[in-house]
Amino acid sequence: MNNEEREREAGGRERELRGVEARPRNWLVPVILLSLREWNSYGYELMERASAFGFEAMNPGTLYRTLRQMEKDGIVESSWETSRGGPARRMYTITDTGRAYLDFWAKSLEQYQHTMDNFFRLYTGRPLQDKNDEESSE
Amino acid sequence: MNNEEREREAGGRERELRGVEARPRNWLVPVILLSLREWNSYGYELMERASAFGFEAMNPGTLYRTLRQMEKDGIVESSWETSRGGPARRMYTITDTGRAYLDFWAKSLEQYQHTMDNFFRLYTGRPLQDKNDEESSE
DNA sequence: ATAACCTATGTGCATTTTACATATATATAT
DNA sequence: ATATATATATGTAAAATGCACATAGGTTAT
Repeated sequence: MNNEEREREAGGRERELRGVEARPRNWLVPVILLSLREWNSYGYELMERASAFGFEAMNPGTLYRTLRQMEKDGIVESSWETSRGGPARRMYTITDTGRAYLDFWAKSLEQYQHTMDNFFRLYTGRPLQDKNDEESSE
Repeated sequence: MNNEEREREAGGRERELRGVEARPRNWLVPVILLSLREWNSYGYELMERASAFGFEAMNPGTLYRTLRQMEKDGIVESSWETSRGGPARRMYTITDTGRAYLDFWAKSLEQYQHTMDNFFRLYTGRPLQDKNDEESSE
C-alpha cells in the first residue's frame, strides 16, 4: 500500500455546498406539540403555524406524515371532524405522553443552547481554556 | 405496570420514540471547521474535540466520512503526515472557502437561536409577538 | 351543470443524513 | 509473535427530508 498516493483521491472539489441552514433534527415535532398544547388543531392549520418556526416553505406531505407518526408514537391523538362545511379535518389533541415528551424536548433544547453558547464563545475569539496553541499568538 | 399493554393502548406504536435530542443538522461540520480554524488537526484528535459539542459517543466512521466530504466540498484540505512514529495522520487545514462557510453557518446559527427563543417564550407561557397584550409579568 | 379553484389529507420515491459494524494499517509494549 | 493503542476508512441499513403527485369535498364563476 502506498499512503502518499491516496492523497490524490481528494479531487473533484467545489461541488455545491450543502445546506447551511441551522435547524435541529425533528424540530417539527416539538413545534407541533407546542401548538397543540395551546389548542387542538389539524394539519392544514398547523402548517401555517409551523411557518413561524422556520418551516416557511413546508411541503404538506412532510407535515401530514409527521402527524401520523406522532400518533403512532402516542404523543398525539386524532379524530375526524365532519360537522362543518368543507373537507373533513383530522383534529389532533396532545396526550399526556405528548406533554411529557414536550417537556423533555424543552430540557434538551435548553442544554443545547448552552452548547451553542460555547460555540459562539469560540467563534468570536474568546477561547475557553484549552491546550497549547501551535502558532503561539500572544 | 405492563409496558406492552400501555403500548397497545397508545394506538399501536411499534417503535421507540424518535430522538429527542436537540441538535441541528450537519452540526458536526461547523464544529470541525471551528476546531480547524484554531489549529490544524486530524481525525482522531478532532473526534475528541467534537465530544465537547454533543458528539460524546461518536462513531469514527461518521467523522472520517464527514471530513472527506468536507474536502470534496472544498472547505478543508488535507495531506498525509508521516514524519513521526505511529500510523500516518491525514492533517486537515481550513480553506478560505471554509472560513466563509463557517461565517455563514454562524449567522444561520444566530438566527436559529432567536427561533428557539421564540419557542421558549411560548413554552414558558409568555405570548410570542405583541398582539396588544399588557400582562407581560416580568 | 360543470369547470376551475380552494381546502384538506395523503402516498411514492429518491436523496441526504445518520448510525452501527467491520476492515485495514502502523507502531509499541510484552 | 501477539496484544494494544493509534489512525483511517468502507459497507450497509435506518432514519430524516424534499419533491412530485394523488384523492376528495366543497365553493364560486360561467
